[in-house]
Amino acid sequence: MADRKPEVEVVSPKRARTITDLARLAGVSPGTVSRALGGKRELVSTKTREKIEALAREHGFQLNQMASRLRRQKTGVIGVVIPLGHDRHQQISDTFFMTLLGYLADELTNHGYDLMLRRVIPDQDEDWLDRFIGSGMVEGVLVIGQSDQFDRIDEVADGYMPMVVWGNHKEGQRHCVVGTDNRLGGRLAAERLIAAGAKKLMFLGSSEPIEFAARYAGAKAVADKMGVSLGILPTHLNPDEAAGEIAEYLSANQITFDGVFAASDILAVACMKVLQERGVTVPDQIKLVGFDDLPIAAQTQPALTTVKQDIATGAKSMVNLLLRRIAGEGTESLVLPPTLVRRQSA
Amino acid sequence: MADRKPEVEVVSPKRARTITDLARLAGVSPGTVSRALGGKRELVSTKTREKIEALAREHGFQLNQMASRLRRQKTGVIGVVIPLGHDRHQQISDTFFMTLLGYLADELTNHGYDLMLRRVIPDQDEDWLDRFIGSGMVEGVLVIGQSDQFDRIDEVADGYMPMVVWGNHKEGQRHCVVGTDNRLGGRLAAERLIAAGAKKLMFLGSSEPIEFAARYAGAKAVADKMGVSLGILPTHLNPDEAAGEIAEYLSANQITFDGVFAASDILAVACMKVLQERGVTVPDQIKLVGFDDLPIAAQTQPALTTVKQDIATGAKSMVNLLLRRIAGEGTESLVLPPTLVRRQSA
DNA sequence: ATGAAAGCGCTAACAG
DNA sequence: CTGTTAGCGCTTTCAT
Repeated sequence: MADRKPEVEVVSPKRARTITDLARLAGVSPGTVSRALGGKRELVSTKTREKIEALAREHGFQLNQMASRLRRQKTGVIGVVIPLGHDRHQQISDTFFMTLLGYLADELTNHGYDLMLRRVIPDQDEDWLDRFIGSGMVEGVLVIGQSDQFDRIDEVADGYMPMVVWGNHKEGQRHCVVGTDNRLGGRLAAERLIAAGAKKLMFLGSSEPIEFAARYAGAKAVADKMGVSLGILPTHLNPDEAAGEIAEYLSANQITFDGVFAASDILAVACMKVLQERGVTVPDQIKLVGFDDLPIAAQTQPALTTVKQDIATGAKSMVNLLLRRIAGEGTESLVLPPTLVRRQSA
Repeated sequence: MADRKPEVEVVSPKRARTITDLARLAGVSPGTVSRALGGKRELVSTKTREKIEALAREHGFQLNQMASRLRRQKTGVIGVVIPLGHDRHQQISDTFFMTLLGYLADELTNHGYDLMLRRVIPDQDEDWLDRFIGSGMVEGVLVIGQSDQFDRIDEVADGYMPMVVWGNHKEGQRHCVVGTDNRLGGRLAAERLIAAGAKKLMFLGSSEPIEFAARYAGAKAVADKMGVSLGILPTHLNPDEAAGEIAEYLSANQITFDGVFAASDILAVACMKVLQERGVTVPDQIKLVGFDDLPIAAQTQPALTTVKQDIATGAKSMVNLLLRRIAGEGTESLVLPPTLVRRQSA
């Protein structure tokens, strides 16, 4: 590919495909080539090694990873799986998960691992997790989001160590999870709303995913303690549907609340828009708090007060724990504290 | 894993690891097991096949894909690579690319392929593409975004068929690309701004990435023809930095423009916020058009008029073309027409 | 420091 | 229909 001959390009500089090709060219044995190019370069004389390296470059040789990995019983690949439980189309562009994925990719790369991504629809495939694990293609698995598969994941965890899950921690669970303290996050949100003067709160979103349920529960605890009400306005998780549902609700009901805790920033943004369209001002008439602290939170007008999840730290921790588990170490789950980012909407 | 014995869990139902283990249990040869479980199930008597399948389930057996794939010389894996050229931190959460990635994952899954994701920083790794291709791990490669690597990609394409790139099409290029007609998109944006009454336009963003340069060029052509000016307000591509840069510009200069064409929706949203903070109204004082039509575009207040890229179709096309190229077919590039989505900001 | 040989776990002829 | 055999391309003892 590098240098090409002028005319007769028919037989290009023979591209050495296998280590044996290269061995023949160098006049050594395949074993020597393997040693020269692979891990143990010290076991080869500098002279031969340099000759082999030059030849390899010249002939565009590269190790066949498939073969190498089979032989060494290490794939160098971590599987990342996104289960699409409820709202199949939500996660297609779920910004939070995608951002987490980006950080995971960086972190795995830094540790010399490749990332194999798989999106599965559990209802259509009972054994989604086992299949991935048993494929022999991955040394470990990272699960992004428990979706509605908490029990399935827990079962699998009994027989499979090298797995770390992003999600919510539940007392007594058996899988190693990294995630935000959603309950605490819910508390922070409700406290902020109340401190900002709200008396009647509304939780926006679904409380079916376990993370969201915990956020609601945290808010509920505060509301109860403070003698404030907390209703639920159920919506889908993608902004378009949610906006429609919110608008519909507002048309059908009197506005009886003055503080909204949205289960995610995405929902908060949709809510803010619908309110503004109806001339309801934020934060004057209604206080609004989101969850996640995605980049968009800072870009709304007014800027969104929200509960921040530290995605970068989360990703680092997941990879760190996974590598330790691959090495055989048992590890505890990790619950990260969320923080309230106070902007203008509450 | 499925059913567990009550007490003595020490020796669990011997997990058959290899096809040979299973053959021994079934009293047949490894070859028969391979046939029963693999492609040609027809070549095995129903009775033996069912016995083998039952045994496989019972002992939690799964084919070692690494071995199978090595033997068959098919990896069943498509590599997806995101080159991080200029703005290393832009793409970390570039919503457009991540959404495209989501659709690609779906589409590849539908065709039975796994997806291996790799993010590379070309400046740090000259041979990023060759390395991925030559690894023997992937049957084909999808590149998301040309970044500043147009020439590198073009070179590689000469010697490697199964590659499809998302990006901008340039006359005479040699790699197969799928992308939006960015020039046309730029035209649509400028035409809309002018039709909405704008007389002095400003292009917001970087014109360094080739896609953005084309968007600018398209807008410029219209502006020139209509006798309207078109300036450039250079910014980074992530909203936080961009917002700062826009604010800075507005503080240092008189506002001499009445129409803004933002190179992406992300930038448009940031711009809208900065303008609103200064009491400049959109679209009354300044018309604003974005690019991409991300979900957020419908959620701003006022909703964003923007040039839509059809991501779903783009992803489908990329996979379709790639599969044909893997099959040895030569394929042309595909340029998709963008459409103007008219909302309220212009 | 290097070569020879034995597989990693599976599949695909080729026989029967 | 099933067993046998010969590798896929590489790594790793074990000799020398």
